[in-house]
Amino acid sequence: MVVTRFAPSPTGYLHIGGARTALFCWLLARHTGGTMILRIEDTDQKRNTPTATAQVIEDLRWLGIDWDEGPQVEGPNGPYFQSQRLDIYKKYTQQLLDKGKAYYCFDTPQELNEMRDSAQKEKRNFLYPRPEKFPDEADVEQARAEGRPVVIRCCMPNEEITVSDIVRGEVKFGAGEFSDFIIQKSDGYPTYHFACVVDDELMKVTHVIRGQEHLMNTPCHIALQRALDFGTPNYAHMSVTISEGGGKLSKRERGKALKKAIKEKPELDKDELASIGKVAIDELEKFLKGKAQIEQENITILAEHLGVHLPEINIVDFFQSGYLPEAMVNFISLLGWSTGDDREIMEIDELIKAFDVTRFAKTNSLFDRKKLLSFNTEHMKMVDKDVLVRHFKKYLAAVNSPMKDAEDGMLKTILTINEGTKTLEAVEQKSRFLFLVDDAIEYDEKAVKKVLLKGDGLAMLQIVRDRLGALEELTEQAIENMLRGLAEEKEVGLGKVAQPLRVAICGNTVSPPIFNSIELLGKETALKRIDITLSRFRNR
RNA sequence: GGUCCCAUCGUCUAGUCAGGUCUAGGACACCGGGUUUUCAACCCGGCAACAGGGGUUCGAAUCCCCUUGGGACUACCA
Repeated sequence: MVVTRFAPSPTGYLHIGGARTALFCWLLARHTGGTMILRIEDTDQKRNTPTATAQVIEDLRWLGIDWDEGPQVEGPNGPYFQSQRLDIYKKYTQQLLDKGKAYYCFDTPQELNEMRDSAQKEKRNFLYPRPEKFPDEADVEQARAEGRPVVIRCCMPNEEITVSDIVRGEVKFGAGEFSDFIIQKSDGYPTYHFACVVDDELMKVTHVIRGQEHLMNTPCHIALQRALDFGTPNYAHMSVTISEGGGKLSKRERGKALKKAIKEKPELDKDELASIGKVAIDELEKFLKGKAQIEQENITILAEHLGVHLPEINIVDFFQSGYLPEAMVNFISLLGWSTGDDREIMEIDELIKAFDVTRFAKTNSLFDRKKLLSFNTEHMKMVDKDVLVRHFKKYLAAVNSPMKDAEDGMLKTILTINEGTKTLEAVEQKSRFLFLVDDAIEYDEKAVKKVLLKGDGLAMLQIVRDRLGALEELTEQAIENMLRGLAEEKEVGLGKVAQPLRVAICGNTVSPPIFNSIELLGKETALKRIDITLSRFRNR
């Protein structure tokens, strides 16, 4: 029976890397009919934020990743928040202490730093100097009384440790390479290494799938397992996904993009920017010089103000950019994994069926947004229409679109006539004119000049208006017949007839197919918009 | 600095473990053409890679060594 777990630390929204780890764990569990556990690793009191768990859960749910044990569903091996398992960890640290496999330390951060610095100077690996005699309870009391930090370290055995990894094979680590590491912090919380090992054992986890950044930690975990008489799960350390700029896919990317955009427009008033972005002017200057970071929120505000498209990093960013979870899941699954045949575009069931842990790639991969976009375009066509409507509604509400209160039937029609559009965002942008108040249409200058003012665009629009008004029923077919007939009659291309009409009803040259657009708009509105357009531009 | 991992088109990758069927396959991007009422979508075609050097072998993308390049870790963060 396979048991996998995704164990995020709640420090913010779920990012691509986390989603990838979660997805593969989930895929393995679902492929094998095993169990998927969600465990919240909230042992860092400083970094955890109260809302992060909820954010991560929401992102997972959006992606369609569910779990059999964990928050909200519970299960036999709970609690699933590490902060609620402190007594369990205490029991095992005590066990190690009793066996002489762990010991107390009282070093201050400064002392530790000095030791590290001198090791660095001598160009050797820092190994914590294990005392001849371990401190006893009395020493602990005394250290506490002196106000020194009290931590517990685990003894690393002086022997070679081999990690047997599904992705990388046997990886050997030499004896004496590892320092005695801390398993219990001075605040009484366990460190990641310790909590992780204990929980994986108690929760009967059989497969640990995680990023390769953890490969170096694994010998420590194995040492801990041996000291505690635990088993060793199967490990799969996946390659890392890096961003297009190189380096880790991280929030910093967003700052970089904003910085670049601002630098490209030297005419911008920095003081004004600072006030808009709600940052101090000197902070902004520092940020632009690359000497400091500013908060994500401020970055977002400034980017919106400048119309800069920030790279999406977190799963929510992709949601807000109109991506489909089906596409995200499909695309992420192909980051460092493949089916072995030429299949790429897959629905989730096919993915589950095809999943095979032994097919992970060893090389790091770059996150290619263009390919993601293409995947999204494909899934926009594939996803069941009703499901698509659901995604669309959620998206519209999140971005507070004027379309957000539209009926399902209407949304379905809009999605249908927009088939081939790359994202929900693009559908929204192309179709929102249908929901604006008639005189709220913003005319794109270029479109007006090119289509209405140049040549006889306005004259043509007048004719179209008259014929449209004469139609009894504005069906797609009737509109098409009328427009095509008109074009033929005037011996011009359909574009000459349709484009002025398009600009009149939506303000620019881009919209869903014109026949559908007019039908959806309705006769009254369509005529009204044409009239508004005519009177507005006739005398220019 | 130390330890560990990795190396095929611009990008994601198949092929590597069990060497020949690889004049290296697919996808995205890009370029050219077609279709077209706009933007897309769609159809056809094209460009494009085994990091370098040594071995082993009848034969190497595939096995071994070195070089180079990339990455991870080196916390009382996970």
